[in-house]
Amino acid sequence: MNIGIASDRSGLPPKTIRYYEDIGLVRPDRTDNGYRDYSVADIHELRFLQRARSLGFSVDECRQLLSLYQDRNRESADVKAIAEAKLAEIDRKIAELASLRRLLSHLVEHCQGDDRPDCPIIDELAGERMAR
Amino acid sequence: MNIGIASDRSGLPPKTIRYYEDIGLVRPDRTDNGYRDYSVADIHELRFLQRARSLGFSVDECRQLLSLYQDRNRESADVKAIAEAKLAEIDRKIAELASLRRLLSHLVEHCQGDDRPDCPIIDELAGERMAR
DNA sequence: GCTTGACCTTCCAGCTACTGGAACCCGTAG
DNA sequence: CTACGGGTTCCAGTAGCTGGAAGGTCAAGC
Repeated sequence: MNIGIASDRSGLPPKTIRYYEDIGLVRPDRTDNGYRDYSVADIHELRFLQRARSLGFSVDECRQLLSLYQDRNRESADVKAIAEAKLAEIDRKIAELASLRRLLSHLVEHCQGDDRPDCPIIDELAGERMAR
Repeated sequence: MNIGIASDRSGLPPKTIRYYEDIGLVRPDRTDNGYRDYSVADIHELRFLQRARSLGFSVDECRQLLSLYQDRNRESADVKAIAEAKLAEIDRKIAELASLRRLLSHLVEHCQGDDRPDCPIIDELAGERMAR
Protein backbone atom coordinates (compact mmCIF):
# COMPACT_ATOMS: atom_id res chain seq x y z
CA MET A 1 0.00 0.00 0.00
CA ASN A 2 1.23 3.45 -0.89
CA ILE A 3 1.52 6.17 1.68
CA GLY A 4 -1.66 7.88 0.46
CA ILE A 5 -3.71 4.81 1.27
CA ALA A 6 -1.92 4.39 4.57
CA SER A 7 -2.80 7.98 5.31
CA ASP A 8 -6.48 7.40 4.52
CA ARG A 9 -6.64 4.27 6.62
CA SER A 10 -4.74 5.61 9.61
CA GLY A 11 -6.07 9.12 9.71
CA LEU A 12 -2.54 10.51 9.76
CA PRO A 13 -1.24 12.94 7.12
CA PRO A 14 1.50 11.55 4.86
CA LYS A 15 3.95 14.09 6.24
CA THR A 16 3.36 12.77 9.72
CA ILE A 17 3.74 9.18 8.61
CA ARG A 18 7.09 9.96 7.02
CA TYR A 19 8.08 11.78 10.17
CA TYR A 20 7.20 8.76 12.28
CA GLU A 21 9.45 6.71 10.04
CA ASP A 22 12.27 9.25 10.42
CA ILE A 23 12.13 8.89 14.18
CA GLY A 24 11.95 5.12 13.93
CA LEU A 25 8.35 4.38 14.87
CA VAL A 26 7.01 2.55 11.82
CA ARG A 27 9.32 1.08 9.18
CA PRO A 28 7.50 0.04 6.00
CA ASP A 29 9.04 -1.93 3.14
CA ARG A 30 9.94 -0.23 -0.11
CA THR A 31 8.83 -1.22 -3.58
CA ASP A 32 11.26 -1.27 -6.54
CA ASN A 33 10.47 2.29 -7.46
CA GLY A 34 11.39 3.49 -3.98
CA TYR A 35 7.83 4.03 -2.78
CA ARG A 36 6.97 3.11 0.80
CA ASP A 37 4.89 -0.06 0.96
CA TYR A 38 2.66 -0.47 3.99
CA SER A 39 1.47 -3.85 5.21
CA VAL A 40 -1.77 -4.37 7.10
CA ALA A 41 0.25 -4.66 10.30
CA ASP A 42 1.89 -1.31 9.54
CA ILE A 43 -1.52 0.28 9.15
CA HIS A 44 -2.56 -1.13 12.51
CA GLU A 45 0.48 0.45 14.08
CA LEU A 46 -0.24 3.78 12.44
CA ARG A 47 -3.83 3.72 13.69
CA PHE A 48 -2.52 2.78 17.11
CA LEU A 49 -0.23 5.79 17.04
CA GLN A 50 -2.99 8.06 15.83
CA ARG A 51 -5.23 7.02 18.69
CA ALA A 52 -2.52 7.21 21.31
CA ARG A 53 -1.44 10.66 20.16
CA SER A 54 -5.00 11.94 20.18
CA LEU A 55 -5.32 10.61 23.71
CA GLY A 56 -2.55 12.98 24.62
CA PHE A 57 0.39 10.59 24.85
CA SER A 58 3.70 12.09 23.79
CA VAL A 59 5.56 10.56 20.90
CA ASP A 60 7.96 9.00 23.36
CA GLU A 61 5.15 7.49 25.37
CA CYS A 62 3.70 6.23 22.10
CA ARG A 63 6.99 4.54 21.40
CA GLN A 64 6.75 2.70 24.71
CA LEU A 65 3.09 1.83 24.23
CA LEU A 66 3.78 0.59 20.72
CA SER A 67 6.51 -1.72 21.89
CA LEU A 68 4.17 -3.03 24.60
CA TYR A 69 1.53 -3.46 21.91
CA GLN A 70 3.97 -5.56 19.91
CA ASP A 71 5.11 -7.54 22.94
CA ARG A 72 3.00 -10.67 23.31
CA ASN A 73 4.41 -11.16 26.81
CA ARG A 74 3.82 -7.66 28.10
CA GLU A 75 2.47 -7.13 31.58
CA SER A 76 -0.64 -5.01 31.69
CA ALA A 77 0.82 -3.30 34.77
CA ASP A 78 3.42 -1.65 32.53
CA VAL A 79 0.75 -0.21 30.30
CA LYS A 80 -1.35 0.88 33.24
CA ALA A 81 1.59 2.71 34.80
CA ILE A 82 2.08 4.82 31.68
CA ALA A 83 -1.62 5.57 31.45
CA GLU A 84 -1.83 6.52 35.12
CA ALA A 85 1.11 8.86 34.84
CA LYS A 86 -0.60 10.50 31.91
CA LEU A 87 -3.81 10.77 33.87
CA ALA A 88 -2.00 12.55 36.68
CA GLU A 89 -0.46 14.90 34.15
CA ILE A 90 -3.86 15.68 32.68
CA ASP A 91 -5.17 16.43 36.16
CA ARG A 92 -2.31 18.82 36.77
CA LYS A 93 -2.97 20.61 33.52
CA ILE A 94 -6.68 20.90 34.19
CA ALA A 95 -6.04 22.35 37.64
CA GLU A 96 -3.60 24.86 36.23
CA LEU A 97 -5.98 25.94 33.50
CA ALA A 98 -8.85 26.21 35.97
CA SER A 99 -6.88 28.51 38.22
CA LEU A 100 -5.85 30.58 35.21
CA ARG A 101 -9.45 30.74 34.19
CA ARG A 102 -10.58 31.99 37.57
CA LEU A 103 -8.02 34.77 37.57
CA LEU A 104 -8.67 35.85 34.02
CA SER A 105 -12.45 35.76 34.25
CA HIS A 106 -12.28 37.80 37.42
CA LEU A 107 -10.33 40.42 35.52
CA VAL A 108 -12.61 40.35 32.52
CA GLU A 109 -15.66 40.79 34.71
CA HIS A 110 -14.24 43.95 36.19
CA CYS A 111 -13.28 45.53 32.91
CA GLN A 112 -15.82 47.97 31.50
CA GLY A 113 -14.79 47.17 27.94
CA ASP A 114 -15.63 50.64 26.69
CA ASP A 115 -13.73 53.40 24.90
CA ARG A 116 -12.02 54.67 28.03
CA PRO A 117 -8.44 53.76 28.85
CA ASP A 118 -9.05 52.54 32.40
CA CYS A 119 -8.61 48.81 32.43
CA PRO A 120 -8.22 46.50 35.42
CA ILE A 121 -6.70 43.82 33.22
CA ILE A 122 -3.81 46.05 32.22
CA ASP A 123 -3.52 47.29 35.78
CA GLU A 124 -3.19 43.78 37.08
CA LEU A 125 -0.58 42.89 34.50
CA ALA A 126 1.27 46.07 35.39
CA GLY A 127 1.33 44.91 38.99
CA GLU A 128 -1.14 47.35 40.45
CA ARG A 129 -3.48 45.33 42.58
CA MET A 130 -7.16 45.66 41.65
CA ALA A 131 -9.25 47.81 43.92
CA ARG A 132 -12.30 45.75 44.62
CA MET B 1 20.73 48.15 35.55
CA ASN B 2 22.48 45.04 34.25
CA ILE B 3 20.57 42.09 32.93
CA GLY B 4 21.13 40.09 36.13
CA ILE B 5 19.31 42.71 38.19
CA ALA B 6 16.60 42.97 35.56
CA SER B 7 16.24 39.22 35.81
CA ASP B 8 15.89 39.34 39.60
CA ARG B 9 13.35 42.12 39.50
CA SER B 10 11.24 40.75 36.67
CA GLY B 11 11.36 37.07 37.51
CA LEU B 12 12.49 36.22 33.98
CA PRO B 13 15.74 34.37 33.24
CA PRO B 14 18.41 36.43 31.44
CA LYS B 15 18.14 34.14 28.43
CA THR B 16 14.46 34.91 28.13
CA ILE B 17 15.05 38.64 28.49
CA ARG B 18 17.59 38.58 25.67
CA TYR B 19 15.16 36.56 23.62
CA TYR B 20 12.43 39.15 24.19
CA GLU B 21 14.84 41.76 22.92
CA ASP B 22 15.64 39.66 19.84
CA ILE B 23 11.98 39.53 18.93
CA GLY B 24 11.57 43.23 19.60
CA LEU B 25 9.58 43.29 22.83
CA VAL B 26 11.82 45.26 25.19
CA ARG B 27 14.71 47.35 23.92
CA PRO B 28 17.08 48.50 26.68
CA ASP B 29 19.90 51.02 26.25
CA ARG B 30 23.49 49.89 26.15
CA THR B 31 26.33 51.10 28.31
CA ASP B 32 29.77 51.87 26.84
CA ASN B 33 31.04 48.37 27.47
CA GLY B 34 28.15 46.90 25.47
CA TYR B 35 26.15 45.69 28.45
CA ARG B 36 22.38 46.04 28.36
CA ASP B 37 21.16 48.82 30.63
CA TYR B 38 17.60 48.51 31.91
CA SER B 39 15.57 51.49 33.07
CA VAL B 40 12.82 51.28 35.66
CA ALA B 41 10.28 51.47 32.84
CA ASP B 42 11.99 48.51 31.13
CA ILE B 43 11.68 46.51 34.33
CA HIS B 44 7.98 47.32 34.49
CA GLU B 45 7.56 46.02 30.97
CA LEU B 46 9.46 42.85 31.77
CA ARG B 47 7.31 42.24 34.84
CA PHE B 48 4.25 42.93 32.72
CA LEU B 49 5.41 40.34 30.22
CA GLN B 50 6.18 37.83 32.94
CA ARG B 51 2.69 38.16 34.37
CA ALA B 52 0.95 38.07 31.03
CA ARG B 53 2.89 34.97 29.95
CA SER B 54 2.12 33.18 33.20
CA LEU B 55 -1.55 34.01 32.63
CA GLY B 56 -1.28 32.00 29.45
CA PHE B 57 -1.08 34.75 26.87
CA SER B 58 1.08 33.88 23.86
CA VAL B 59 4.08 36.04 23.09
CA ASP B 60 2.15 37.63 20.27
CA GLU B 61 -0.77 38.43 22.52
CA CYS B 62 1.73 39.86 24.99
CA ARG B 63 3.02 42.09 22.25
CA GLN B 64 -0.47 43.46 21.70
CA LEU B 65 -1.14 43.83 25.41
CA LEU B 66 2.18 45.56 25.90
CA SER B 67 1.44 48.10 23.21
CA LEU B 68 -1.97 48.71 24.78
CA TYR B 69 -0.21 49.07 28.13
CA GLN B 70 2.01 51.73 26.62
CA ASP B 71 -0.85 53.48 24.85
CA ARG B 72 -2.27 56.22 27.05
CA ASN B 73 -5.32 56.47 24.77
CA ARG B 74 -6.15 52.78 24.61
CA GLU B 75 -9.73 51.63 24.85
CA SER B 76 -10.36 49.07 27.54
CA ALA B 77 -12.60 47.23 25.07
CA ASP B 78 -9.51 46.28 23.08
CA VAL B 79 -7.87 44.71 26.10
CA LYS B 80 -11.08 43.00 27.13
CA ALA B 81 -11.44 41.45 23.68
CA ILE B 82 -8.02 39.84 23.87
CA ALA B 83 -8.68 38.58 27.37
CA GLU B 84 -12.07 37.18 26.42
CA ALA B 85 -10.63 35.36 23.43
CA LYS B 86 -8.03 33.84 25.72
CA LEU B 87 -10.73 32.85 28.18
CA ALA B 88 -12.64 31.05 25.45
CA GLU B 89 -9.46 29.27 24.43
CA ILE B 90 -8.84 28.17 28.01
CA ASP B 91 -12.39 26.84 28.18
CA ARG B 92 -11.85 24.84 25.02
CA LYS B 93 -8.65 23.36 26.38
CA ILE B 94 -10.26 22.45 29.67
CA ALA B 95 -13.15 20.73 27.92
CA GLU B 96 -10.78 18.80 25.72
CA LEU B 97 -8.66 17.67 28.63
CA ALA B 98 -11.74 16.72 30.61
CA SER B 99 -13.01 14.49 27.85
CA LEU B 100 -9.56 12.96 27.49
CA ARG B 101 -9.51 12.37 31.19
CA ARG B 102 -12.85 10.58 31.13
CA LEU B 103 -11.73 8.26 28.37
CA LEU B 104 -8.37 7.48 29.87
CA SER B 105 -9.61 6.96 33.42
CA HIS B 106 -12.28 4.63 32.11
CA LEU B 107 -9.55 2.57 30.48
CA VAL B 108 -7.30 2.64 33.51
CA GLU B 109 -10.13 1.46 35.74
CA HIS B 110 -10.69 -1.57 33.57
CA CYS B 111 -7.07 -2.60 33.38
CA GLN B 112 -6.01 -5.23 35.89
CA GLY B 113 -2.50 -3.90 36.01
CA ASP B 114 -0.99 -7.31 36.74
CA ASP B 115 1.62 -9.53 35.10
CA ARG B 116 -0.71 -10.83 32.43
CA PRO B 117 -0.66 -9.43 28.91
CA ASP B 118 -4.39 -8.73 28.58
CA CYS B 119 -4.86 -5.02 28.65
CA PRO B 120 -7.96 -3.02 27.68
CA ILE B 121 -5.84 0.09 27.21
CA ILE B 122 -3.78 -1.55 24.50
CA ASP B 123 -6.92 -3.09 23.03
CA GLU B 124 -8.56 0.28 22.80
CA LEU B 125 -5.53 1.83 21.17
CA ALA B 126 -5.43 -1.06 18.75
CA GLY B 127 -9.02 -0.28 17.82
CA GLU B 128 -10.72 -3.22 19.48
CA ARG B 129 -13.67 -1.84 21.35
CA MET B 130 -13.72 -2.72 25.04
CA ALA B 131 -16.03 -5.48 26.11
CA ARG B 132 -17.75 -4.13 29.14
C1' DG C 1 4.67 8.93 -28.37
C1' DC C 2 3.59 12.81 -25.58
C1' DT C 3 1.50 15.37 -22.15
C1' DT C 4 -1.03 16.04 -18.05
C1' DG C 5 -1.97 15.31 -13.42
C1' DA C 6 -1.87 12.89 -9.33
C1' DC C 7 1.03 10.58 -6.86
C1' DC C 8 5.57 9.61 -4.75
C1' DT C 9 10.60 10.85 -3.24
C1' DT C 10 14.20 13.74 -0.56
C1' DC C 11 15.78 17.67 1.75
C1' DC C 12 15.61 22.18 3.86
C1' DA C 13 13.26 25.58 6.48
C1' DG C 14 9.95 27.22 9.83
C1' DC C 15 6.73 27.16 13.64
C1' DT C 16 6.61 28.38 19.63
C1' DA C 17 9.16 29.98 23.32
C1' DC C 18 12.70 29.29 24.98
C1' DT C 19 17.22 26.82 26.82
C1' DG C 20 22.07 25.07 26.79
C1' DG C 21 26.58 25.66 25.60
C1' DA C 22 30.81 27.45 23.52
C1' DA C 23 33.94 31.14 23.04
C1' DC C 24 35.02 35.36 24.41
C1' DC C 25 35.04 40.22 26.98
C1' DC C 26 34.85 43.20 31.60
C1' DG C 27 35.56 44.51 36.22
C1' DT C 28 37.04 43.79 40.70
C1' DA C 29 39.18 41.37 44.80
C1' DG C 30 43.02 39.05 46.65
C1' DC D 1 48.43 38.25 37.94
C1' DT D 2 44.91 35.54 38.27
C1' DA D 3 40.63 33.96 39.48
C1' DC D 4 35.79 34.57 39.38
C1' DG D 5 31.39 36.21 38.55
C1' DG D 6 29.26 39.04 35.71
C1' DG D 7 28.34 40.27 30.74
C1' DT D 8 28.35 39.46 25.23
C1' DT D 9 27.33 36.83 20.68
C1' DC D 10 26.06 33.01 18.00
C1' DC D 11 24.78 28.25 17.03
C1' DA D 12 22.10 24.33 18.04
C1' DG D 13 18.44 21.78 20.15
C1' DT D 14 13.83 20.93 22.21
C1' DA D 15 8.40 18.70 20.31
C1' DG D 16 5.86 17.42 16.67
C1' DC D 17 5.01 18.31 12.98
C1' DT D 18 4.07 21.31 8.44
C1' DG D 19 5.13 23.82 4.03
C1' DG D 20 7.53 24.07 0.01
C1' DA D 21 10.96 23.20 -3.65
C1' DA D 22 12.89 20.09 -6.99
C1' DG D 23 12.41 16.08 -9.04
C1' DG D 24 11.01 10.82 -10.17
C1' DT D 25 6.79 7.50 -11.36
C1' DC D 26 2.65 5.92 -13.21
C1' DA D 27 -1.80 5.63 -15.53
C1' DA D 28 -5.01 7.94 -18.59
C1' DG D 29 -6.18 10.55 -22.60
C1' DC D 30 -5.09 12.41 -27.23
